[in-house]
Parts: sequence; structure tokens; C-alpha cells
Amino acid sequence: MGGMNEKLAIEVRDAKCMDCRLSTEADTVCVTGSGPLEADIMVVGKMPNSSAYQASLEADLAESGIDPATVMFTSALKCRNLEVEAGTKTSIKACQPYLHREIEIVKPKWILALGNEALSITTGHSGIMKYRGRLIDKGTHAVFPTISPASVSRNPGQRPSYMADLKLFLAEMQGKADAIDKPKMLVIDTMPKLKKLKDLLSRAEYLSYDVETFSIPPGPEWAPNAKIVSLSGTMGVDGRQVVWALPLFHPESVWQKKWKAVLQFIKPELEKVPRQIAQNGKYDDRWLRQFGVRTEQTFDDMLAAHLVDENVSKGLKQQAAMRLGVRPWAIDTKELLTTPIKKVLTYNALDTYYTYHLYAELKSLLAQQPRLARIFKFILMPASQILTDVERRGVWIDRERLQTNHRIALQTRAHLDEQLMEWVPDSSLWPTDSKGRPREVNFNASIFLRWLLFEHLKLPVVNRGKEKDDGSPGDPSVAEEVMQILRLEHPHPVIDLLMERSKWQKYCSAFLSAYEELLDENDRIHTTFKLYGTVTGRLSSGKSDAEKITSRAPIRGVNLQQVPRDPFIRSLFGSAPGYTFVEADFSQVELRVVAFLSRDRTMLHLYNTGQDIHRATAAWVLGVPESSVSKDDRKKAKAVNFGFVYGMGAPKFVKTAFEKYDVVFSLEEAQSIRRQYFELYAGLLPWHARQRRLVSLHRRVQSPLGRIRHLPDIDSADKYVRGEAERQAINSPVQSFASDMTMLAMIEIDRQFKEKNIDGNFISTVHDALLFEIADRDAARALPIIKYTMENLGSLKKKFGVELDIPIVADLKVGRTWGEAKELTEEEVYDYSG
DNA sequence: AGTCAGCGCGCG
DNA sequence: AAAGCGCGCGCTGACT
Repeated sequence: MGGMNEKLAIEVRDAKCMDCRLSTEADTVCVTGSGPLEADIMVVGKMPNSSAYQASLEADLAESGIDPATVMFTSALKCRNLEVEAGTKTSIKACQPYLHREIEIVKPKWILALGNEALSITTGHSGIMKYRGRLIDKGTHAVFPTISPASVSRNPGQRPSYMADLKLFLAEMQGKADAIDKPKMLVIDTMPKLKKLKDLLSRAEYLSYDVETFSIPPGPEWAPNAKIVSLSGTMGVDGRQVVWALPLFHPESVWQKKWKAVLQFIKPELEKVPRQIAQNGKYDDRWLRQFGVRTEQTFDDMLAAHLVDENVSKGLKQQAAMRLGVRPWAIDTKELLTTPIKKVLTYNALDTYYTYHLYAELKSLLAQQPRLARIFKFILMPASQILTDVERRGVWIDRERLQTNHRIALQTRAHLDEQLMEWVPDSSLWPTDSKGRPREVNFNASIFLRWLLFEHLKLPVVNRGKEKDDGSPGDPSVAEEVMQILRLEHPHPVIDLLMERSKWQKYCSAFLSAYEELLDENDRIHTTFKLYGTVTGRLSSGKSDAEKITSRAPIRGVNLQQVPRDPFIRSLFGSAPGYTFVEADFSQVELRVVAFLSRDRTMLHLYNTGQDIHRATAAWVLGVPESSVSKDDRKKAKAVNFGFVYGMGAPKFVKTAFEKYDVVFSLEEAQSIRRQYFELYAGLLPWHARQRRLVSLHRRVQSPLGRIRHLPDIDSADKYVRGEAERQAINSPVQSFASDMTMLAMIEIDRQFKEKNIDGNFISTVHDALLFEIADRDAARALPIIKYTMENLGSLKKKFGVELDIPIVADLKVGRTWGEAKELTEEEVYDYSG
């Protein structure tokens, strides 16, 4: 690093500072900034930079167009200690005055904050991943946060977005005009203009559209007070482009009182536009369908962006900045109704305008990668269409049973609490909070519980959490695994009570009360699926982003992919009266895909001869014939298969075997089992090696359909990070392919139901399972379609040219509810009589 | 009164 | 010191 700026050091530095423990360990105490005193730009890192670090930082800045010679470099923490990589909240606080004094003296116009410590000391905010890349105005200067270069060197995958941030920082400083001109906007606020819009829409070749919505609390489109505030579009008509904004339920809107009628007026033309482009259009389509307009997006930018690069953020603003060089634009969408209408409309229209330009960009990117284009066309877009209606329809819940079971759960928890209270002494002994008041009784993972177990009852501490920032040991763990160990080695009634209680606590808070709150007037609950929610292409499920906004009465979303398997919960989910509930599972689909990809002979043989691989593994581990493998043993073997196939080591195997299956293995036993496992399935290790080689060579891997997983961390200098990327390279193609098979099945089955006029609907997918609700009278026709389609998946060959040489098996369960559905034999599926 | 990260645990 | 993968969410406790 260059030396400290002398004038600055004289003003600011206190070389004898002893405000925190860092000073005692430091080589140099209180290192102040280096660089010109009159700099406009100040770069704040975490600690004083080493010379190598400084050199690479300067190179990064130069590469993005910022001249390092004009920059004042300084840091959040002032003590330099090359040995210790330390940063503590207390140290940051202690150092804060020095940095603030530096800012006062240098008076920069811009501060580049590198990493969370720098962010927090310059702005008071925490959460660098949230705040990175956006300018924070501090009055006298503006702070632009991004991630720290240290993190980038550890995770090379972050480099592109880091460099993009630096370039955005330069653009902000230069106040550069956006790369694309802002459009002229047609505001539809009179009857003649509305008629004109209707006419233009009827001839539009494409339309990118977006709605602004409102409800209190922020929630779903079916909430009683849900309103569409405005609808905007960018469309191509007669070879030119028209950008328009239609005010609807805004207080200043001329259409506020008849906004629904206005929507109906343009509905036929809106629905008929051939190319319908949107950003996360499932959301817009859901809202428009709620109010009677059935748009069907044909191109979703968000999904295309996800396919092209699963690791970047897919928001419109981020994508527009990254791909179009457009600076962020924003209004407070929580305050739509009090924001002047002009602003709302401009914002709304601009969204559609950039959505269109992104579409053009992404479309050409996809055109260059035909396999991705096929996944987009034959999986993502059709799935998005289907899921739009799945989310709107929701899943039927047995309301009475829900209320009963909720009551039971609350009572059970209360009863356990009573029993636990017998072990709680007089409140004078309770631990106190920072203000000296006794802490409340709390049997969740709290300070109170830790005190009760480890201080009052003097049970031994089995495990601790992460070491604290100040170097003190972490809190004693009260996790399930710790309880299991305590129960074995130091039995105590409190342990059993707590283990039982934690189950009921989770049922009450995470599931039952959420379900009750979310039940709509038709006894159904809703989820939001994300097709862009996972790096492998699986769906994720939960609440929509709007529902995530914290508010006084948050609407909680249901994650349909983590419903406890306990029939106490699963039997609440069912089919409405007159309908049959069907669960169709792909049997062991991931392991079948492993066999297909690894070409392991033993696995291929087992599957091709219709055998059960978990059973085979269990028999082999236990050294008994397959006929004497119990259900429980088979379950344990599942953990063995999944663990070892994806690169689990012996120590972790010992841990999971104990935690999940109560089986105790010694490390030696585990090592020998692992060794023998790879002798039994001799094709697996060579396949692992192949995946490692591929990812090292290309920095990415592909699924059989061509989904790409970028793994830039394979270049990390850190061997743990590298190992992670290697195991992901092994797992990703498998998980990807399996989940695409599920989506293809959903799409094919949906098409056949429609063709054959079957009254059957999807309720949810759970990774390798499809859930349906089918009219009783159509069940006999529907079941064979479901099973046959899943097991044959014609589109794999037809659309993707992939031919599976292992059998795929679908297991069907039928009943009134999820928890009570009974498995059908093959005969029962093909000859169903209810 | 709201925000956040870390933990622990629900699912595949 | 650390080697299954992929998720979402509720709670706690510390902070503004």
C-alpha cells in the first residue's frame, strides 16, 4: 500500500488508541487513509490493505475506468494485523469516529464501500448482498456499496457481478445517460384514447405488459381489497413502437370508479396479441385473470434470464443495468396510491419498455444456445402457464379438521409446557436480560432454555454454535442431535419433554396457524411457485415477494414442498367434495438418473431387472439376503445411497446415520462401508472423476437436456470452496434432469387432460411428485394417463432427443386426503373403480 | 417497532 | 477447521 497521507494522519490518527482488543494484536495501530487529500472518491475497505491486496484493488478500479491515483483509500477497521483476519462489531464501533473524521476532512463526493463492514460503518445499514449496487444518498456525499474484493478472490464466481458493480459506480459518478433513450408515453385518460388503444391493440404484433397492484396488507390478488392501480404496455403496431400507460384504481385516475369495466373493454384485444412479453409474468397474469382478463405470456424475461445465467439476480432493474446499461429507476411501490399518478404511470410504462428491450436481448442469447431455447420453449413457458392457474386455484383444506388439529396441537404443547414448568425453579434464579430483568420462560431455543439445561439442571454441553465475533465461545447448542445424545448419555425427563415439544411447537407455528390464516373463503390455501428459485431448475414454493414485505399483519405464504409427512398434518390437505386426491411419485428418480449418467453396471442391472436399489444396498450393508431386509433397514439404506452418491465423507455419514436413523457407526466402520460401497457400485467414482474433470475444464456442467450450472468457484484458491463446486458438479445434472422430468410430466398430462376433457387439476409438485385433484367421475380415465405419461415421457425423445435406457416407474396413491391416500397396484391404476 | 443474521428444521 | 445436493421459514437476540 502507499503510505498514509501525512496531513490526514496528523488530523485523525491516534497511534496509541486502545479502544478495542485489536490494538493489542496489531502491527500498526490506527492506519489512516492513503491518497490525495482533495480526492472526490473515497474507497473504504474492511481493514488496511496489504500491498498485494492494494495492487489488485487498484487494477480492478483501473479496469472499470476509475483512476486509482485520484482515490483516497481507507478502511473501516484501522488496525493492521497481517496475521489475524478479524473484524468485530465492537472494533467497528471503536474505529467509527476515525473514519467519520476522515470523511469530514477529505469531503469526498463518492464513497465506494467494499464489503459489509464498510457498508455498515458508512451507512448504518447491514446486509451487503441486499444493498450492493445501489447508491445511498448521505447528503454531503453518496455511498455505493459492493462486495469486498477479498470475498471475490475466495469465490471467483462473484467476479463478474463485482466488476459490473464497479462499472455501475462509474456510470453513477459520471451521471451518464442511460444507454437507451427513455420513450414517449401515451397516457390513456380519455374515452377517445381508450378506443384508440383498443384499436392499436387489435393490430399489435407484440406487447410487453405490466400491472401495478395494491392491497392492504400487501397480499394476493384474491384479497378483498385487491386492486390494479395501473396497466402499461410497450407494443409493436404497424412497424412502430407505442408505449402506453392506463391508469386504473389510482385516486387521480379518471377511471378509478370503473377500472374493472375499462379492463373488460380492452380485454378481447389484450388477450389476442400474439406475442405477450412480461417480467415474471405469472404474477401479472394471475392478477389480470383475477379480474377477468386472460393474458397468456409467451416470453418471460425472468425465466430466460434464469436459464442464461442461474447465478445472477433476475430482477428487472438488475437485468436492465447489466444487459442494457440502464441506471436503476424506482418509486416506492408500497405507497402507490399516494404517489402522484404521473410518477406511477411513468414507472409502470418504463418497466414494460425495458422489459421489451430485455426480451430482444435475451431472445437472441437463447437463439445462440438452442438447447436452452428448447428448455425455455418446451418446459419453462408451458410450466409457467400451468402454474399460474395452479396458484390461483390453490389446494383444498379440510377446514374443520384443521381447526380440530390446531386445537389439539396447542393443547398438547400447553400440556408439555405444564410438565416442563415443574422443572423450572422460582423466578429469582432465572437469567436476566441486559436491563437486569428476569428473562421470560421460553422453551424454544432461547437463552432461558440454555440456562435451564446447562446451568440450572447442570447437563453437559455437547456442542456449541459458532464462535462469537469477539472470540468468545458460541452458545451451547440445543439442536435435535444434541438432545438425542443427551437422552442416551444423560437421560432426564426434561429432554424427552423438550423433544416432544419442539415437534408440536413447529406444527403450531410454522404449519397449522399459517394454514388457518391463509385459508380463503373456498377453503383453499395458495402458494407461489418460483421457476427461477433454484440453481438446478427445481421449483421453489412459498410466499410471493409482495407477501414477504414486512407489515403489521403479514400474510404468510405456504410452502407446499415442506408439509410434514405426518398424517396429522398431511391429512388436512385433500380434494374438494366430488373430487379425488391423487399423488403420483417418480420412484427413486434421482438414483435412476445417476444410473443413467454414471453408466454404473450394477445400478443399471438392478433397475433393468426391476429390483429395488435401496433394498439391495441395505442387504449388502447388513450382509443379509434381500428378503430379510426390514422397512426400517431399507430407509437407512436410502441415506447411504444418497449420501455416498453425491460425495459424502465417512465422518458426515456417521453423523447423519445417528441423527436421522439412530444408528451408531464408528468412523472405521463408516470408512469401510464407504469403501465397499464404491466397490459394489464401481461406476460411481469414475463418474465423479469425470464430472470433476468437466467442471475444471469448462467451469460449468450440463444436464442431459442442456440445463447449464455455472460453477466458477471451481477456480477458487480455497480447497473447501473448490470441493463444494466439485460436489455440485456431480449433483446438479442429476437434480436438474429429475426435476425437468417432473415438469415435462406435468405439461404432458395437462395437455391430455385438456384434449380428453378430463376435469382434473394440478395442486402442487414436490420435486419428484405431482399432486392432483380429479373429478370422481373422471378418475378412472385420468389415472392411466398419469401413470403411463410419467413412465414414458414422449417429449424427452421428441423435443430433446434424449433416450433413457432405464425404466422409469411412477407410484400412484389415491384417497380423499394427502395423508390418507393409499398406494394403487398397477392393475388398480389401469382398472380403477373408485 | 422494525430489520437482520444465524440457527434449526420442515421437505425432496 | 471445514468434504452429500437443493430449498423456505419461524424464532431468537441484538441492533437501530
